[in-house]
This record gives sequence, structure tokens and C-alpha cells, in this order.
Amino acid sequence: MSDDQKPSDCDAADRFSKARSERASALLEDYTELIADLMAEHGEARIADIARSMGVAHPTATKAVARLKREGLATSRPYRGVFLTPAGEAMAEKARQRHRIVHDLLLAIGVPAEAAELDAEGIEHHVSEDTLRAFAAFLAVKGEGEPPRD
Amino acid sequence: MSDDQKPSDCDAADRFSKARSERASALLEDYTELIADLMAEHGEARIADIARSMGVAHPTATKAVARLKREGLATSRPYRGVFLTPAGEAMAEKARQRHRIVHDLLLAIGVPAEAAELDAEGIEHHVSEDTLRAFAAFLAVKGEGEPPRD
DNA sequence: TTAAAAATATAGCCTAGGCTACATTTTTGT
DNA sequence: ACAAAAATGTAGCCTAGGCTATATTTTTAA
Repeated sequence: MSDDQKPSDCDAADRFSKARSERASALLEDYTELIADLMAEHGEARIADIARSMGVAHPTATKAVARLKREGLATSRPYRGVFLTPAGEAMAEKARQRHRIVHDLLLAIGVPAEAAELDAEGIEHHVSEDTLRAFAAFLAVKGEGEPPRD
Repeated sequence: MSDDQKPSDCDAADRFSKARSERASALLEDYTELIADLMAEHGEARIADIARSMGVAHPTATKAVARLKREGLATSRPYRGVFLTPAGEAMAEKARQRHRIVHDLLLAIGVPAEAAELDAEGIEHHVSEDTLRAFAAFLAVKGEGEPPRD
């Protein structure tokens, strides 16, 4: 037993690779989530709004949308708003769900509201299904007797 | 109540910008942490080992080390190992600490060991000081009576 | 000692994701 | 209706971070 320290341990390389690929998809998830939010709030998602909400210049948002389109997550026509495809909607919905659970878990742990708000955005992309399930279970036990949040 | 949903809410742009900048520094943190580990285990950190542990090709590791050097986090001479500067050591130590706390918290919440192992790597870079404090406090309460992990 | 193997360096290519500057199209207000 | 303003598109530049292919240097072993 010299190569692996613990039974559950896998290569560091596995961990790092996973984190890297999550970082790569994080942006797309953020964009789909944001577009869904804008659609819900204003009935449309314009490049200008997307850029403002993401805190980037418009050309950056345009490029991101181009990538979303290339990956089959969104559609758009010149000088018109952006729309999510079913795949994009699905991604947004998953992201929103994860976001909410992570955020609630942070609050349940005792993280100050503002920090929870800020940190959830970065953390959500690195939470696996197993971990999400554990978070949900923890919240379910913790919140017994209280009404559900939504 | 149309622009801001909650009192604690800041712009989405703030959240996204924070997450982006954390993503940018995550790689450097991973490298310093890894180099520190290799030094502790083998007495030296060679490019080949760094590349293997990160799961990347050597030129990628070389480039990353070049950036570490540029940012004053590491030193190295041609065909020799890599060393951390005091600043690099400090970054590695902070990363290690955060990593351990995040990992322990996941376990405490009930996350399966393997998932905790994998997810901690991605999550640690998005945990603010406030959140880390809350995690530590939660662990302290939860682990009362039990011996400290280290 | 010296040839083969391993490690490292370097060059060059790619994509993602930032940016500014500038052109074009839509929207708006008079 | 039309000029000004706003939104969008596009070109071009930059850095980070991947990669392969090809030197070069060090290490190892015969």
C-alpha cells in the first residue's frame, strides 16, 4: 500500500481533471441559467441584459451565445433576443435546482446570507449528484416541521 | 420590489465576476498545493510528477510553472525541480487548509467518501473566508467529544 | 564510457473567454 | 420622417491553458 493512501482515494489526476472539466462547463451553465431567469423576468433575453448581468462586455456575451448555439443550447437571429432550446432549458433547470440546494445548505450550515449568496454561484458547478443528494437529505432532516422553502 | 429580490441580494454581475476570478486563480492554487505535496512526499517536485498528478501533458505543466514563477509563487532552474517561494508556500498552506475543512464538512453532512474526495477539489476555490469560518464552526460543534482529525 | 532511456525545454497550434474599436441595424423621441 | 441613441454585430487583439512534435539535456545501464 504505497500508491493509494485510502480505500476511497483515486488519483489526484482524476480529481483535478474533474475540476477542470467542471470549470469548462460552468460558464455555459451560468449563461443558460441567466437566460432562463431573464426570460422569466422580462419575457426576453437580450444580449445587452445578458452582458450586464454577467458583468462582461457585449461582445463577450455574443461570443458565449454563439457557443451556446453551437452546442445546441440556444437559438437566436440577428438583432433579436436569445432563446433556449429544450436542452438549454434542461441545463438551466438543473443549474437552478443545484443552485438553490447549495444556497440553502450553506444557510443551514450557518453561513451568513451574503456569503451564501456569493459562494453558491461558484460552488454549484462542482457538486456531484451524490453530494447533491446528501445536501438534500441533510436539508430534509434539518427542516423537519418547517414548511418547504418554495 | 422589482430590481432587488432580497435585502442581501447583490447584482448577479457581482456573483458571476467573483466566480470567474476564482476560476482564474484556482489553477495556480492547485499547482502550489500539489507542489507542496510532492515536496513533502518525495523531497522534490519535478515537472514530470507535476504533470502526471495534474493529469496534463508536460508542456502544460511547464507553462503553468512558468506562470507561477512570473507571479512570484515558485522558482526553478532548467532541468531541475520546482520550488515554492514563501508566497507560494503560503498559498499552498491556505489551499490545503481550505481543502481539508471542505472535505471534512462534506463528510459531516453525509456525503459519501468518494464524492467528498472528488468534489472538495472543485469546491474549495469558491469558499470565502466567512463560509470557511462557518464550516469550521459547524465541524467544531458536530465533532464535540471526538478527537481532532489531525 | 558511452549508448539508450527518461526528463525537460521549446515551438507552434488550438479553443475559450476576456477586451476595445468600429460598423451596422433598430428603436426612440421630436 | 428622420436624426440621435441604443442595441447588436464583427474584427482583431490578448492571455490562459490545453495539445503534439521535436530538440536538448540528464540519468541510467550495459
